Amino acid sequence: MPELPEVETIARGVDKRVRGDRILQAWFSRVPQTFKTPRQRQAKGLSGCTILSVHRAGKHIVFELGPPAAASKARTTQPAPGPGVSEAQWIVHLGMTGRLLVTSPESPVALHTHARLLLESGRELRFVDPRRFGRLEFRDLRRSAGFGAPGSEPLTIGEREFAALFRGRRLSIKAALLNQELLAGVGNIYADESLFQAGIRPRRRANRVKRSELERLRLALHQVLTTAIQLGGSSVSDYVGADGERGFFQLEHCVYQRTGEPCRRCQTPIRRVVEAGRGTHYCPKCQH
DNA sequence: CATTTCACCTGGTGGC
DNA sequence: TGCCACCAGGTGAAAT
Repeated sequence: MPELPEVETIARGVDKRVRGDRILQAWFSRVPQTFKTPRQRQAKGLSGCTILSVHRAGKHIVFELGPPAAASKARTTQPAPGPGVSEAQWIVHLGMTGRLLVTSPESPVALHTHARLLLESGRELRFVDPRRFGRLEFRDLRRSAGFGAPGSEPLTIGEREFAALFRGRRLSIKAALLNQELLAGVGNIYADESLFQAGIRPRRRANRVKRSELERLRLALHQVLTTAIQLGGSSVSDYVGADGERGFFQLEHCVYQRTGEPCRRCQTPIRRVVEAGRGTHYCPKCQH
């Protein structure tokens, strides 16, 4: 599911439901590649912790955790604590098919469930991931630094910094947008949609895109991502939110998965090519 | 070093 | 209905 707008939607939904709750116990599957931190260490680190807050960084969902001893006090004495006092973090990357669900402990456990966190409130947080591209990581902030996505956040980056990302790069502008070390959070849908809005062909070399075009791209990204967040992201097959609610931005797609259909602006059939190993969609007349 | 390709997985879809 | 090829919102390791 998950690009920036979907991850933002999920992080907000999970935050609303579990902020201030306490993790009583943690269960993990035995699929080893799911765990960037060994599963036993995650289980030990998580149990007893208070969830101070949940937020997005790039395509990652970050749980800020308070120490086990501080315990349930946080839940009743509002306002809920902020991230400042966090002692550890639980970091979830959804990969292609990962989902975070808040359910009752009794509800049937879906196939490919890799994590179950039993919460003091009586709810359960679950991580389900059929394709196993998702990753779970635990960080003890007393021992290591806090998590920060490597690339810049596309919603807050300024004009100069944005242009500098592409300077001297000979890869395609599409590949550059997908590179998480440059921009954190842009994936295949929003790369294609923002390039359409900016009128730029996905296969152009990044260093050949003019400064004015790059600025159009920055603004297009901002606009597309902001609108998508407002609509709860894109639900392409099945989806999303902590209760399984769907997003609606797929109705706004201009090019993504519209191969052969008429361009919304000029009626020319949308073209599909493979670029950077990904299906890439554009209008041959509107994009240059 | 920068850039490109491919393996990693399961599941859904559409053609025959 | 079954079988098969192809496609999928991501990424990091290997190859070029």
